[in-house]
This record gives sequence, C-alpha cells and structure tokens, in this order.
Amino acid sequence: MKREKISELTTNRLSVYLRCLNELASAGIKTVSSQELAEQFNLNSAQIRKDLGYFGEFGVRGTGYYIEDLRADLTKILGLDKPHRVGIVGAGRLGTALANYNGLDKSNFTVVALFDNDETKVGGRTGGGIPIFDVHKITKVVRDQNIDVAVIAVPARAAQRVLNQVMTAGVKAVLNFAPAPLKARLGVKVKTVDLTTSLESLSYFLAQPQSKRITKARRDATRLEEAIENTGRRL
Amino acid sequence: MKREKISELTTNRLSVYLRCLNELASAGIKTVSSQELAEQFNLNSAQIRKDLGYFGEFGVRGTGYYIEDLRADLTKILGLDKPHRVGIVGAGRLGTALANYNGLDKSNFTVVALFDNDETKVGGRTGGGIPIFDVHKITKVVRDQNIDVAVIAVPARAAQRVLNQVMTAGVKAVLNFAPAPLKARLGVKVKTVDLTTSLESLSYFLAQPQSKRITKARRDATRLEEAIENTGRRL
DNA sequence: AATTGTGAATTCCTTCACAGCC
DNA sequence: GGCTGTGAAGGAATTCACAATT
Repeated sequence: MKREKISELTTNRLSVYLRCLNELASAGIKTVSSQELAEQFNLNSAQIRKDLGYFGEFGVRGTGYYIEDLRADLTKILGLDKPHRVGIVGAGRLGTALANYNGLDKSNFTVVALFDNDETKVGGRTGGGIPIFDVHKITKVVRDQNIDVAVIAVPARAAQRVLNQVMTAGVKAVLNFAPAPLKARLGVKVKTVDLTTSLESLSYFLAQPQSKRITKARRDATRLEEAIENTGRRL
Repeated sequence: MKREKISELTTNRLSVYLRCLNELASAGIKTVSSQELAEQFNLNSAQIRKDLGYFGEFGVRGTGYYIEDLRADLTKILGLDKPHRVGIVGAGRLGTALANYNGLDKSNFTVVALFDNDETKVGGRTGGGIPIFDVHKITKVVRDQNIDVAVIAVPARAAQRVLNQVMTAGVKAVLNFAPAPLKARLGVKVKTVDLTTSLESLSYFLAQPQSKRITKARRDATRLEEAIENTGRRL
C-alpha cells in the first residue's frame, strides 16, 4: 500500500464504487472489470484503476475484480467497518429529515442525537425516536454517546458558533449544510453541502445560450461521433 | 467578455462570492478587494480575480471592487436576474424539507410544485401551501407552471425513471439527491448531492492516523509557520 | 484474449509574479 | 501605494497507452 495523499475526489469515487459493488453483489455477480464499472459512472476505466491503485493491487489481470473481495477492501479503506455515531445540530425540517434518512445505516452510520436551542423541542424525540438535546449539552452528549460525526443543519449565522462547539467537544468530522464559509481547526474536516450554490450553478448553465452548453457528455459524444466517422471513412 | 468555457468550480465559487457580497452590501460596505474576499473563504486572491476575469473587468485598480456593481454583474452572470421555477419530485421528508427551505427565494428560485406517486399525498399541499401533483402529471405541470429546474428527491431505484420523465418534459437543469449514477441527455445538466458519499468520505478521513491527516489548512499553517520562522531568523 | 497496474502525456486548475492603472 | 488583470509557472487530476499477468 502506497502512502501518497489521497484526494477527496478519489475518496468520493471510492464511496460510489462501493455502493455499486454492493448492488452487483446482491445481484449475485462475482466479478467486474474497471471498464464495466466505468460505464456505470461515465468515467474512464483508468480512473478507476488509478483510484484503487493508491491502496493496493486488488484486481486479477484478464479477469477484473472479485466483487466480494473488493467490497471488503473498500469498506475497510473507507473506515466503514467501524460504526460511526452521528449527532445532528438543528432539529428543524432539514435536521429531522436527515435524522430519519434511511440508507445511512447501510454505511454503518447511526444518528444518535439531535440538538436544538428551541426549548419546545428539547427533551422530545424525532418521529423515529431519536432524542433532541439542548444545544448547550453538546460536549456532554458527544462524550456520553461517542459521537464522532456532526451534521450542522442550523441557519448560516449560527453555523460557525455550532462548529466551534462541536470542535470543542472533540468531533473531527463535520458535514455542514449551512451556507456559510466555516473556519475549522487543524485536524478537523468539514464538508459543506451548499444547496443554494448548487442551484445557482445550475442557473448559470441555464443562462448559457443552448449552443454553448457543451457538457462533458457532449464532448464525449462528439469524440465518439468523430471516431465513428473516422472508422467509417477507413483511414 | 471572453468566451472560454467556464468550469463548475468557477461557477460554484461565483455563487459563494455573490452571497458574501450581498452580506457586505447589507452591512453598508461599499468596496472590497480580492484579498479581503479571499480571506473569507481561505482562497488565493488570484483565484478570485481569475474567476471574475473570465467575464470581464469589474475591478478598479488601487481600490478593489464596488460591491453594488459586482453584485449586479454576478447576479446577471449566474442568470439570477430571471426567476427560476422549481419542481420537486418526491414529497417525502427530504422533498418537503427542501420545499420549505427559505433562502432560495433570495436567489430568485421559487418552488412551485411537488410530485409524488403516493395517492394519499397527491392533491394535498405542503405545510407552506405548495401543491402536490401526481408524478404522471409532470409534463403537463412543467409546461403549465413554467418549471425550469427539477429536484429529484426519490429513492435511488426510481431516480433514473424520474429523470427521464423530467427530461421529456423539457427540463434542462436537475438537482439530484438520489444516490444513483444518472444518465442525462445532451444539453441537460444534472448535479448530484450525495449525502452517503459525503459521509463516507468523512469516514475515510477519520480512518487515517491522526498524523497523516494533513489537510489544506494544515499545509497552509505549516507554510505560515515556516514563513514566520524564516522571518524570525532573518535571512 | 482479456484486463490490470502504471509511467508518460495531457488537460485542467491554481498560484505566482508583475506590468499597468487608479 | 494599493490593487487589478493576466501571462507564465507550477501543481493536480485525468487519460493514454502499453508492458505485465492470468
């Protein structure tokens, strides 16, 4: 196993590969080639081999990858063999929707607590039965409940304060939904999901004249058409 | 204005700059330099100037950018001067949470319809009063309501089918929350927000030995420490 | 024959560094 | 003097292309 540093683009893709392998496994399929995987995601097959190559040699030349084995390897690499305990700060609509999101348990994530500053919510539970604590209790609950991942689902103006609190509580991994640029301490990883930015980026795309909207898919298609044309003409 | 192709990284950042400018404007500030903006986001100031430079010359040398002007320019560039009408497919917890999300209206997005296949929901309205239609009515409602952006908030197994439906209805911009690799037609832009992948990527980070967790912030800090040390030593 | 693993080539993105301007 | 705009340099990510392997 090499020890270069791995980009987030790579780890994101590993997660996507793993999901696909899980599906292939439950369909009873035994092996898969990088080419077949690549087609699922419109990626280049070398991309997949490179991504895996950072961590070892998992494939068999001439055959591809044994799905069960690669699945186990990726699960280990991504740290999904150990359970993760998630606390969600902000018990509003988004926070509670996330708390009830099924599909996290497959990845060994369990939402164990929500936090809010609204006294009418504190002491209650979500529809799914997850307790809602006072936001001032973060440090204690993080310790008691062994929370290692925090989700920030509060308004932007409160986000940095909440981040500071969860960092103080010792949480090292944070998924942030607040549209705010957060400053994290060293050793703390914050991933921001920004809905407004995603939509505004789509808006930019819509604002381009149709003819200028050359997407990756379009470029690939063009290349393919050229390839076909070239082949047709013979060379 | 140049006519190179603009990367999504750039458009995402433009959206973030715009949000910040809006805040600065409401704080009554008149001008801002690329350096000041960069500090907000831990970016390099040249990055910001480059991003803006793709679209024109908006700054004033020696002064920086006039916030009101740049705000208007970015709003135009991102296509946010025209309203966008959003339809959300999937009136589950996530879909309804998104429908009620305030903060989209600031960007000129209005959620005008939800769609679901659950007959007990169809015909009803969300808490905020947005009507829920049968998913089979997508084409008609998209046309009647002038929907130009779709949000997919359905289970993964239904996502490609839903995408096909909204593409057929003529929608060219889609924000997808389903954890599924979707194939879009040419000229249709799909942005996927994948919560599981985000969390699994955080899990990878947590699985690294503490000493190996060299984040960008960490590298910057190291560089800074070196710079200070060098200065201290005099050269 | 098929497919991996990987250096080399390429493409894309970021940062530097400085001329030009206010 | 301070700050923009940008060509050039540097760095990162992707893709090519092929030797190695089963």
